[in-house]
Amino acid sequence: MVLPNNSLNKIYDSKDQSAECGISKLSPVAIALMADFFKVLSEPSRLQIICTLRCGSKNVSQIINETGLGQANVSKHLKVLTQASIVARNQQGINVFYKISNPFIFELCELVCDSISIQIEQQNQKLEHLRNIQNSF
Amino acid sequence: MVLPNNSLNKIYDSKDQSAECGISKLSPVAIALMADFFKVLSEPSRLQIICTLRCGSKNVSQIINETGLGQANVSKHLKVLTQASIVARNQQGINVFYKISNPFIFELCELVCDSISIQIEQQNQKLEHLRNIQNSF
DNA sequence: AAACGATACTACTGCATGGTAATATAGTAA
DNA sequence: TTACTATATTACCATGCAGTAGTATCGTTT
Repeated sequence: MVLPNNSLNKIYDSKDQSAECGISKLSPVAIALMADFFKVLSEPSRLQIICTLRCGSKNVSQIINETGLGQANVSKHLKVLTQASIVARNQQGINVFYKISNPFIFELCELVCDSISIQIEQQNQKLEHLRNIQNSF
Repeated sequence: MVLPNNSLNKIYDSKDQSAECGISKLSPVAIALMADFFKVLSEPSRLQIICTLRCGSKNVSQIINETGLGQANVSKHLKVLTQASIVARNQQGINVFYKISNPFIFELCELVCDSISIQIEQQNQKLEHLRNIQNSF
């Protein structure tokens, strides 16, 4: 699949009847690509592998040891991550090293992490507020 | 599940044997929460709904019309998005309006979109390079 | 060449979930 | 109340995929 332009932001849905607000809809293709990308990150095992690679290259055996996952399982996840261009493969003799090919992933994860933290904090504040109301009776 | 602190970044895995690089691993809980969050965004239909809400509140019927999805389907996805605190529900008489409760989502999607665009562009450049090499024979 | 170790692949199972039809619920109007 | 519209829920089916055991492949060492 080859896309014509260098920015998905510029790929609009041609039959966009609802552009009342000036912002155009993303094309179905762009949405599918984004969903695929998020799907790769929606698996705890894969996030674990990514975390393992946060400080540089590791070979498969190291990843297996640090994550506690099965060998076949790690191999499969590494294939998914490689195909998504999130990690890069580098064979050296008998070992295969993997590393994060796009540090953008870390930035992204940090943003999501912060957002979740804030959300949890807000929920805790609400709970505490309710608790205070209860105690005042 | 109540987390003790206001930042998941600070929740480390206590049995982290591999902190050779100074950065500690995220706890399994934090990883699971992130995976859940990404999973919500890994469905084209849900991204479509989010896109639909990019310029404000819409009721369910409007969302159904703009996305072309089935009614039960939209209702189910809206429930998932609401539980993830990505959209907020607001009933007004016979209608129920939904809106994005955290604009952070748009920022996130934009980042991912850009990243995918760059990736596709790089792939195209490689293809063109290969084509040039072929043509020179 | 033979044995070994590291990684990849295949086939399979079980579970999760997206889509849908049918039904239920709830607000509104006559 | 009755009828109607909007939304939610339930039950079901089909698909996708994570995990795993077994096997294949490939580089290395002897």
